[in-house]
Amino acid sequence: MSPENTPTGNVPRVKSASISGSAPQSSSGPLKGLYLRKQDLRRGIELMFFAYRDFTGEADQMLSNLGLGRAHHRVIYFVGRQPGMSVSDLLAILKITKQSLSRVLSHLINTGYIQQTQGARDKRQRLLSLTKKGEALEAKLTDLQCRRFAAAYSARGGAAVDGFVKVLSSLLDDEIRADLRQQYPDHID
Amino acid sequence: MSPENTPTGNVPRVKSASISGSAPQSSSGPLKGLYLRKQDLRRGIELMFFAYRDFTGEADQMLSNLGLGRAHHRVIYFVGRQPGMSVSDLLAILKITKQSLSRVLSHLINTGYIQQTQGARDKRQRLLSLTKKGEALEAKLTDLQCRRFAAAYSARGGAAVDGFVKVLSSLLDDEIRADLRQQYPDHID
DNA sequence: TATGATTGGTCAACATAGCTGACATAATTG
DNA sequence: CAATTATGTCAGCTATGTTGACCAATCATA
Repeated sequence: MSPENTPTGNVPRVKSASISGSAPQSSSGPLKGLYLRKQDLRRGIELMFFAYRDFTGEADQMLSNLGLGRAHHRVIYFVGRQPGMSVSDLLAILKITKQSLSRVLSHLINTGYIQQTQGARDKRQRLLSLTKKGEALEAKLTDLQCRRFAAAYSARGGAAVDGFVKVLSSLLDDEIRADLRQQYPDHID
Repeated sequence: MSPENTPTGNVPRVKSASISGSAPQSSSGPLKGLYLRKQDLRRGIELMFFAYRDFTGEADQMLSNLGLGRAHHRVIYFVGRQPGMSVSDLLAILKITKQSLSRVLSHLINTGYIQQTQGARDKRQRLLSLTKKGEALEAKLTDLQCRRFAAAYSARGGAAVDGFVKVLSSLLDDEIRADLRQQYPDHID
């Protein structure tokens, strides 16, 4: 179904990393280069799975009480971060189809969380922004997730946060990493 | 719908972290305590979203070519990690309903990726393991994700990996963190 | 041994959130 | 004017989650 899908041929940005043993000696760090063993990589996989689930869990719960889902959250979050964005901006971020977004977005507009205004430069555009109601919900949801991050960050300290951001950035596909780098002025990269 | 769901009353393990400014001075680290600003926390949220999507993207693509989805992947992954596990073990890890698992598991058994054997101690149990075909697929999928991690880990070095693991661990709900700590002998915690 | 708990499977029905393909409208651009 | 772009919409499909009810086999124990 996809053109580039040989078993091992479509891995981006892999600089011929050895999967086990003989890791490049990093200047410091408690593991002293022993972090590329299969076991360590599996731990990373599992941490991503569990952490993502727990990270979204609380917000999911709050949303379901309002008859909303995670897809609605994403829209509210990104519109809140960048008010006045167009539908196509949002599509580019979420990478879902127009129809999938349309369903969710229409619902959020009908229930008064999001409002549209016609673009000034390009009158075809519907520029999206949060209503007061939408802002209130966004604040509650983002606060919930920020608290979790703040707790983790402050429990582990700045050096750990630095490593966290670096590794997560390197897990991204290239284009996404470039986008995020622009968003955050003092992004570590 | 859930008993404990006041707007700000259900946040686990938060040691009264200040959301902005006046961060605790970590001994070292390039950010020197400036990692609890709203902007930094939002970057964490967004990194999680994008990294998780990219992390699962390649495997999702390979799976869809086989008529399988991410739910099948999870089953194959965890059965591969712990062959001989019971259905209830798997349910406890995935935290989905028996019916959701049943649908996926039946499909994997019917298509020859997973086999069941009756439990020796408790004959009610169906102990799950991968067939040769299942092992081959698990290896391909896990290799794909391990390569991504190996690339990120080796690009950033052991100290960054250490921070990555620490922060992700602290993002987990408590019980999950305890489980994972047991799984990995030299888990940083 | 009889009772109750556990393990697992199954059926029906439903909701969410993704997808495709086709088509419509309005506005912009060349 | 023609082509492209931005957006919306309709119909239908799939994957993955949910609930609730119920059943069978097995185990543990009073």
